[in-house]
Formats: sequence, C-alpha cells, structure tokens
Amino acid sequence: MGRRVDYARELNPAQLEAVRTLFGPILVIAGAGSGKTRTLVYRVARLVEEGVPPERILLLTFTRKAAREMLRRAAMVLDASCERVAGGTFHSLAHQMLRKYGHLIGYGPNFTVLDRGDAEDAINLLRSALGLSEKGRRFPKKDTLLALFSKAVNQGRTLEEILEREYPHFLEHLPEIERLFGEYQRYKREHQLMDYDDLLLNWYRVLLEHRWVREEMARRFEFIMVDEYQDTNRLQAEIVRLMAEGHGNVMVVGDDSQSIYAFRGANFRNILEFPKLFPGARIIKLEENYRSTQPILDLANAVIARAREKYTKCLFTRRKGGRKPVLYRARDEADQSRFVAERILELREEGVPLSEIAVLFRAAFHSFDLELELAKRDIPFVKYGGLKLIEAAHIKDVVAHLRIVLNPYDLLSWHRVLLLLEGVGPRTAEKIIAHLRTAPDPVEVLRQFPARPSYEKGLLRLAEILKEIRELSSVEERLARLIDYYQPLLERVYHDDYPKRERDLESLLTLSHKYRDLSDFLADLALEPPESSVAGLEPETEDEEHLVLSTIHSAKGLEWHTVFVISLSEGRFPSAYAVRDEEDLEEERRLFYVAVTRARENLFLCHPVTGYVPGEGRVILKPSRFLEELSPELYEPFREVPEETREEVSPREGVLRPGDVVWHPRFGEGEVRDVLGEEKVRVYFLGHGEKTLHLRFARLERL
DNA sequence: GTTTACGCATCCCCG
DNA sequence: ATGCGTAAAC
Repeated sequence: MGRRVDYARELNPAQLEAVRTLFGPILVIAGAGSGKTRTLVYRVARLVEEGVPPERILLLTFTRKAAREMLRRAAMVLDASCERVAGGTFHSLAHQMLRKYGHLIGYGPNFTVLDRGDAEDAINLLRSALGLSEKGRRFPKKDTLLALFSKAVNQGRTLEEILEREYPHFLEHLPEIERLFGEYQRYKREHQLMDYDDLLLNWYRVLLEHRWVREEMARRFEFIMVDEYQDTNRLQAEIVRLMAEGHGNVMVVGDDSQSIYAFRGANFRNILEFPKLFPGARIIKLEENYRSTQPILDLANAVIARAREKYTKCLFTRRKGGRKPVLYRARDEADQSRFVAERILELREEGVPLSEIAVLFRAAFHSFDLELELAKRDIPFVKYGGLKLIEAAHIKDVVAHLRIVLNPYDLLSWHRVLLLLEGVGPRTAEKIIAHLRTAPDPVEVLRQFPARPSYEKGLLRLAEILKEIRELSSVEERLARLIDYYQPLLERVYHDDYPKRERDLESLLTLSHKYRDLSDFLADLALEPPESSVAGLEPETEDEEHLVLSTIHSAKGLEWHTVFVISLSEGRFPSAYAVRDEEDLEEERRLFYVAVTRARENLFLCHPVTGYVPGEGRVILKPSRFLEELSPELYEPFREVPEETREEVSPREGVLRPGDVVWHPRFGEGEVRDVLGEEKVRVYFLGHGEKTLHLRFARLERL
C-alpha cells in the first residue's frame, strides 16, 4: 500500500478539516488560490489510504482534463491506485450511465450526442417544417430558441416563465414556441439523439424513476466529490442528491465569487442552497491565499467587495511584498498589442518562462490584433477558448458520416451528408430522408432511390463508402478512408480555402489514433471538444515554451506568474450585452475577479481608449467601469519611456563594466553590478532590486 | 421547381 | 468566418 502521508504538515487547519471529514455532506467555500485543488487531491488520497476502493470514489469536475490532473497528483501523494478513481464531468458521467441504463427510457446504447451546433440545426429544420420561418415575422432565431429551451430544462421552469423574465417581446409567440419545443423533444427521441441538456435530464429521470438504479449508484460510488460547484445548476444538484441518497457522503467545493456560467444555466445560489438540500452539511471556509501577492489580492478583494450577494470571505496571504498591479492606457488596440508584446519580451529577459505568462480577455475575438503582433515577433502562443475544431463546417461534415455508421437513424447527420453531394439541395435531401427513415437498412435505400442523373453517381459513391466504412474496425482506418472520399467534396464545397481545412482533417486523424471504439471517439468530440488547431503558431511539441492566450472562462482554475487582462473598455468588458441587466453585470464583475486572481506576481490591466466598432467605425472607448471603481492606490499607471532616449546596447558593441550606469525601459536607471559572460549582466535598479538581464533581448542604454 | 452563387450582416463566454 | 436572403442558373 501507499506511504504514510503527513496531512497535518502539508495542509492548513481548514484544509485539514476538509480532508479528514470523510462522512456526511460537506460544503467547502474555497476562495481563489486557497488550495482548493490541493484539498481535493489530498482528500482522494486520504479516502484511498483509509481503505476505500478507488473505483468507489467519484470526482466530478468541470472538464475531464481537470479530473485527470487531480488524480495524477493524488497518485503522486499516495500511490498509483488513485488513478482508478472515477473522474469526469457531469455530462461525461451521464453519457456513460445512459449508455448502460438508457434502455430504461427508450434509448439504445449508440445514441448520438448533439453539440450546440447540431441542436441548432435540428431546431432550424423543425422550425421550417412547422412553417415558422416565413419572413416578416419576428420569431426567435435558432440560437435564441435553443437558449430558451436549455434554460427551461436546467432551471426547471416553464417556457412561459423564461419568456416573461427574459424575452417578453416573444411572449406573443408562446404557443408556437411551445409547439416547437415539443416537436424538438419528439424528434430527438425518435432518432436517438440527445443534446447536452438531455444528457443531464435523462440521467436525472432514470435516477428518479428507478430506485434500484439509485441503490446501485450508491453502492458503486460511496463517496462523491464535486469541484466548481458554483457553476452547477439545479438539475445537477438534484442528480448529486439522488446519486448520494444511500449514504449522503458528498463534498462539494466552490467559490460563489467565481460563478461565471449563468448563461449556461448555472446558478451561484446553488452553492448558497447546498445546506438546505443536504441538511446537516458542514461548512468549511478556505480563506488563506497561497497564490498571489498582497497588492494583487487587495485589488481582487476590492473588485468583489462590490458584489451584491455572496458568502462573505476575505482573502489574505502571508507572502510579503510584491508589485502593485500596473494599469496601461493604450491609444488603440495596436498600441495595446505592442505594449503586451514588449512587456512579454522584457519578462523573458528577466528569466520568466513564456509558459508562465498569460493574456486574458472577455471574448475570443478580442485577441485577434494581438495574435498578429505576436506572430510578427515570433512569440509562440496557444489560444484557448473560441472556436473549437469540431465547430468547423468541414470537420462536422466528416463527423456526420461517422455518426451515420454508428446510428443509421441519425437523420440530422444524413441531412448534412446528403447536402454535400453536387446536385442535391434541401428539397432532394428531404425526399431521400423520407425514404430512409423507415428502411431496415438505410444504406441500401440509397442505391434504390430513383435518383436524377445529376446526382446519381454521387449517391452511389456515398452508399459505397458508408458500406465500406461499416466493415472496417479501426477508428483511424475508417477516418482515413472517409477523408479520401471527402477530399473531392471538400475541394468543391470550400474551393476558396480548402488547403487550410485539409490540415484540420489531419489533426482529426491524429486525434482518432488513440481510440479503439468509434462511439467513444464521437462522444469525446462532442463532450470534450479539442481546441482549434488553426490558431496561429501552435507549438509542434507539448513541451515547447509558449505563451497562453485565453478567454477568462477557459482560464478558470489556472494560474500564471504574470497575467495581462486586455480590452478592459466599456462595451467589451463588461460586454455590451451585459450592461442592461443587473444580474448579468454582477456576473461580469465575478468574471473580472476570476481574471485578476489568476496572477501570482504581476498583473497588467490594459484598456485601449479608441477602438473599432462594426457599423460605427473608430470610436472613443471609455475605460471599463470595473477600472473606474477601483481606488487609485490599488494600482500604478505605466509610464512609457520616450522613443528617442532609447539606444540599444548590443552584446558586441557595448562592453559593459561593473559600475556603468544604464537605462532600462521598464526598470529605469540602474547600475551594473556584474558582467556574467558575453551576454548577461547583473544590474541593480532602484525600487526593483537586482536583475539578471540577457543582452540579446534587453534593450539597455548606457548613460 | 431546385440548386447554387453572391452579397449582406453579424459575431461573447461553453459541456 | 458563418448564417441569412435574394437572384441567377440548371
């Protein structure tokens, strides 16, 4: 068995209490950087050390990557058996369970998971079928409809309630919207499709309606832990309650101040209501911060102090010193990009690895300008958030074929696949599908369909490839064969830019390599979409140093030595969509809080004072209200050194000697203390202390 | 009657 | 860069 772990030495008293309390419901309120992950990791280790079989522990996290990471750490603390702990997201667990128990509610094991785009396509199809898309009507669009349906499911409200509260202007269409909702539900059921919400809802139903399943669950998972509980919703809370009915051993961990997923139905009041749902719950607060310097925490505390509703807590640290956050007022976006790039190069001179720096922003497109600047300067980066690989049209095309192989009644995928054929439009596709839906072998129907000469060949080729793929077994082989077939279609449909898209197909093929089961591959693509590969200078190998660009949402739970938050202008952050509704605005504030608490040592806040707004052209942007609210002592403005005073000291020409006085763009005046070989010097700067600088990167001027 | 090409507006965050 | 509506082409 594992080695003894000295919990008392590794953890502070509050963390220790959370780790040592094994039975009953527990709510851990964990401030940013308070060692939340550490606490979960040690608790897993503790449970296993106490003799609980690892497979009887369930760890629900926000992403599957987070679960894997935690279990890896637990394995390092105790022993490898910790990796056998069941871990994943609510959705991945639901998927897994529904493949096993779905027959109880009329689903086979090979149902198809619809991602957002698929769900929207389905709604659009039904909307036209019901004649609700004639022009001139102000009927909601597919994305609004899906959001509406999703909120109803996740919040357990009626469509009418949702409309009244959030979309009163669509109330007149209530009967049609309800009808469409019913049609959508029926359509999915009939064709073995589930969207993200169905995964949760159906799993909940199975649990609710079948006591024996609940009992089996309670036996299978004796201890349940839920991370990021502030971002769960009512339905997820109910699922946890039912799964834990037999024993009540549930620990949830979260921070109400970091709840940023309300748009997805999450409700931070969930965490406030946990004690009601689980009577007798023990509440433990983690308030000591181990991540950031005090000046950063001061700013973070000031941001969240203005939040209206929260568990009161105040972050503190025992760390001494640290620089105040820096505020940079940029002329425009280009100036902001230049500023960020220059600071990054300086940090690299100081020896901060690129991988310890992140640039965060509200929306994925806020970094477009910066991405160009970084590419120009050869600074490698990866971008998280924004478009996913699976959302690209050409990837969806290929995936649709694979889905058909697995679930021949996935009419949505048939629709997409048929439209790719030359000479086939929506009308013909519908006709073919009408023949398919009742047939015992849909692929055979393709051959017999009375096709017009213009697309007959295409249809036959499709039938052939589907049959061929059905008979292959390796996922990679199937995909490779499919890509061969798809190539000419790709060139025809996306003739403008197909070479770019070919590379995405390559990435998909690489991804498929590790899968032995097609249905696992497809489920993972939907449940854990890989990031887009088209983003700029993606490093070839994982260990190559690179900077992180990320939306704040995707940066949840992560930390860096230096963090830049950019585009802090009204209308961007807070988003223009959020400023009218007070609840939305509160969420924006929490989002800003999440952003600033990612930083350990340095925090840079940037806002461009002019910007381009589509339709309006170049406009003056006001600084974000979140910046205006901050008292000026909490940060210091960045002072730029005038261009003309710069004169580079290159390693060849300028032989520096100890005692020389130099000028550095960020640290100002300094005195050379030591010359370390040809390229490095040690310089003492007033107010910043001693720095080792690489002359190859540093722009030093001798005074 | 259908399909396709083209020009138009629009774009937040996500399992 | 996708998603829509309209007009030209099959």
